[in-house]
Amino acid sequence: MNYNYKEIEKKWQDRWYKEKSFKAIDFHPTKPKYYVLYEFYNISGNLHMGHMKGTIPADALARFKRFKGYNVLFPIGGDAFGLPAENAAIKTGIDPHEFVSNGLNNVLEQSRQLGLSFDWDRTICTSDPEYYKWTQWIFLQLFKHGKAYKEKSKVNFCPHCQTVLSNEDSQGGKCDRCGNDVVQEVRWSWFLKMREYAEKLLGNIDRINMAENLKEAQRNWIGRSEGTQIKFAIYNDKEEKVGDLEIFTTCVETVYGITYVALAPENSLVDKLKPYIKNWKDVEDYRKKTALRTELDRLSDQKDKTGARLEGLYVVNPVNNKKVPMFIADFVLNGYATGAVMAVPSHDQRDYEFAEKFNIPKIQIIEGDTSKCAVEKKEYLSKNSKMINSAEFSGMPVKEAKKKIAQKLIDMGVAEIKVNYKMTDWAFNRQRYWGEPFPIVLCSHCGEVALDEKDLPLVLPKVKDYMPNEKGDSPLSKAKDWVECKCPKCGRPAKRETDTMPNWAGSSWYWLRYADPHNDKAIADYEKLKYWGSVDCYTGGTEHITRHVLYAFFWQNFLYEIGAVPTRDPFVRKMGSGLILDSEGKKMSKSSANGVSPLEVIDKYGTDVARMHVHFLGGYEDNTPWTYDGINGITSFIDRVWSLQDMVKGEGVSKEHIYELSVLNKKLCDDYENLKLNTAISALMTFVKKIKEDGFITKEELRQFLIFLNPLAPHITSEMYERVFNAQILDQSWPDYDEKNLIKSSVEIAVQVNSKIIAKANIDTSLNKEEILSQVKEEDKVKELLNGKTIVKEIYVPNRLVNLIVK
RNA sequence: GCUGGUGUGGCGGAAUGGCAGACGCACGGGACUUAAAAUCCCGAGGUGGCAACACCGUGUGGGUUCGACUCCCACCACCAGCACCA
Repeated sequence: MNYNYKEIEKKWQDRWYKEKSFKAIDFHPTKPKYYVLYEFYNISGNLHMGHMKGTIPADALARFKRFKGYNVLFPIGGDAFGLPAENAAIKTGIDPHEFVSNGLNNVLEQSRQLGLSFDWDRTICTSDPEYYKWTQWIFLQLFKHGKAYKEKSKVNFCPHCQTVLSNEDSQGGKCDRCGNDVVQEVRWSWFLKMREYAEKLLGNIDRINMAENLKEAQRNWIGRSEGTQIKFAIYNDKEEKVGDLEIFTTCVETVYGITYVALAPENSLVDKLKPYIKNWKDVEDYRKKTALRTELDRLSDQKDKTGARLEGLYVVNPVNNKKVPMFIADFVLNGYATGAVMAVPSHDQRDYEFAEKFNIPKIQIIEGDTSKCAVEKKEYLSKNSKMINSAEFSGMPVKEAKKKIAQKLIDMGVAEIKVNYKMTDWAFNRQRYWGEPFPIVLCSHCGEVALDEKDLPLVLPKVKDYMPNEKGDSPLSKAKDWVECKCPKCGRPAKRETDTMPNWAGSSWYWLRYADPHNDKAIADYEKLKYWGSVDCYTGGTEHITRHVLYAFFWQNFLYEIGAVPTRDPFVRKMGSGLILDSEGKKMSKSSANGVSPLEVIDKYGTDVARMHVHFLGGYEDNTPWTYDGINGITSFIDRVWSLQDMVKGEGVSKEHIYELSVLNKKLCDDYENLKLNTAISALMTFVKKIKEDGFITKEELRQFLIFLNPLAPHITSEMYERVFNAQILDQSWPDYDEKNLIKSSVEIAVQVNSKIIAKANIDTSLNKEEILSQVKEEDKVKELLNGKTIVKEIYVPNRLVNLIVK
């Protein structure tokens, strides 16, 4: 009888859905909880191979844990705000609400076809008012606790999308969404005080179980650096002190080599010093020129340094009272530290290049050859070179001088130890329609006023025109009836904030909502949050992982601190799935010509085969090229499994198979836990091979085998279980195995003399070392080699090998 | 440039410091068949040899060890992230 996958897979998918087979139970009286999360779907169209790669291991883990007696929460939802819906609206006029509702139904239906064991009753969608009510609520809490503020400042702005972008959204000076150049614009913008959380986020990173490269990317993003902040007095040309310049440095050892200081062109100190600057016209010209350059421009010509001298001003180096000229230069970033640098051309290549261009002298203060380029930190620290030209520190090893010079400056009262971060506050508003409206009213009398919590959700009004206006204001500004309102504080006429929140907002807390998705009193019931706790295993792609996880950490920390959630760590473990690559080794996407849809594979081969094939190609976190090659091997494996029904002989576990069955059990426990589906599949194949060789399988062996295979191939195993045992496989629990059955009664070991294999020996595993050694020494080949020699060492590795070292 | 990761047959890929190449694909041979497909069995890292067997083999070069794909040092290549961060 052939296996009809089309009919049988449909039968089980429908039954699981109808019977709510994978419902997670709040406060289960006996079972411990286990929370498996797959990154919710970005609603844009159909599921693709990446989803197949990401969801199946999570599903297998969820199914495995249920057999192991856990109360498993495995939910899914839609990340619906953002560009796909908004672009479709602009392009085709389709209402984003409709786009999202169709799209979500579509991907949920496709998820069923993948056999995913989600709890469908917990499905959420970020663009539903019942959901974004709570996104708005979280924003209100941030606002009330002083963690959200509106400020006029220079932000990344994409002229094409007409919207503000966070630093994270505009890496490399390109808009993350449309790829066009991003410019710097001064605008009123909302910020969240994420920088304040830098140390806490670093703590989250240390605690989470996640691949090292992903952790490093996050630490790098936060960009913590420790150093010394030094205060330099500023003087005008009449030798009058006119201010102070604070400069952060990680190379305090080089202070004796300072020959100029440079400020970011935008640094507000420059405006304050305007009266003393003799060449204001030049300075102003330079500032205008740099303001026009895009971020990308500024970054692209790192070799060509530009700047302007602030004539009439200088600072005094506190260690030697030397006068040091001041410049502005666009290589100095206004957003980092104090927006100013102390330049030591002899020991920093960037300072060296600027000095060459502007004919500034160089003072070498650490040994080395500085004739052609700077001797930088990496080099002089690794050699622990000696100081020169540095007053009382000359001759001292640089590592020692570093500490002493810092101390001297601190003792002088002009410096302090300081920590800086690259990460900035989170620019949190966008000029887009399809996002969460801010629950904020702008009142000319009271300023920014929060809506009352009872007035949430503030529902996004329906509009016809999805484009920003010519001033770059959000599309919502055109919805006059909605914008005009009364100030909740003073009752005067006021206007709503018309910007919306970024796409990241809804995804920065969604795992919490699954604990209690229909609650209209709180983001989720506190006791339920306590019960479900942190996500035990969180899977998903790696594309936006750095940002997403950092935002998640940030909000969870904040919610924890205001008492809304019981834990500081959202996730115990995060796995980033590798990519499915096309035949050219590029990421497979819908747009790539040879993108293969999972539904196509399912249609041709069946869901169970598709699930196994994708994961037999490689490990979860590895990129794997897609190919149909090899899928026949999986199909024939599934056919062989089906044919096991006709080979049943006997009841309990046979002595012929007890060892193989126990080894398989143990291997699968490890592999499912670690999402190593490729080796799990090979272990299952090896077992079937053995059964085929022996020509029989007992009833109990088949029963256990079906449970073992179920997490990977849920359909065929459910069907066979019902046929052979007249019971439901989902009601079963994972079989136990006895450790003692993991050892065979006899085993072949390698026999080595002087670490070279010279023979194989069958040994009885109950024998001890001495007995085995004497048995081995009786082998002809061994005797021959031992003849006339002395054994100096005997090594025995149980069940593996014997190694005799002779002289 | 910096940081992290990865380098194993024709291919995808396995190996708690202990018999490298499991499992699978593709390949070769055989059985069944009028024939083919399907299925089943056997073979297979490389070089030499009819063979037993010998030698060489996990990016390169060193080291530690009785023993190294695995640990250490240096280098090379590829992938990813960051990149004028003071």
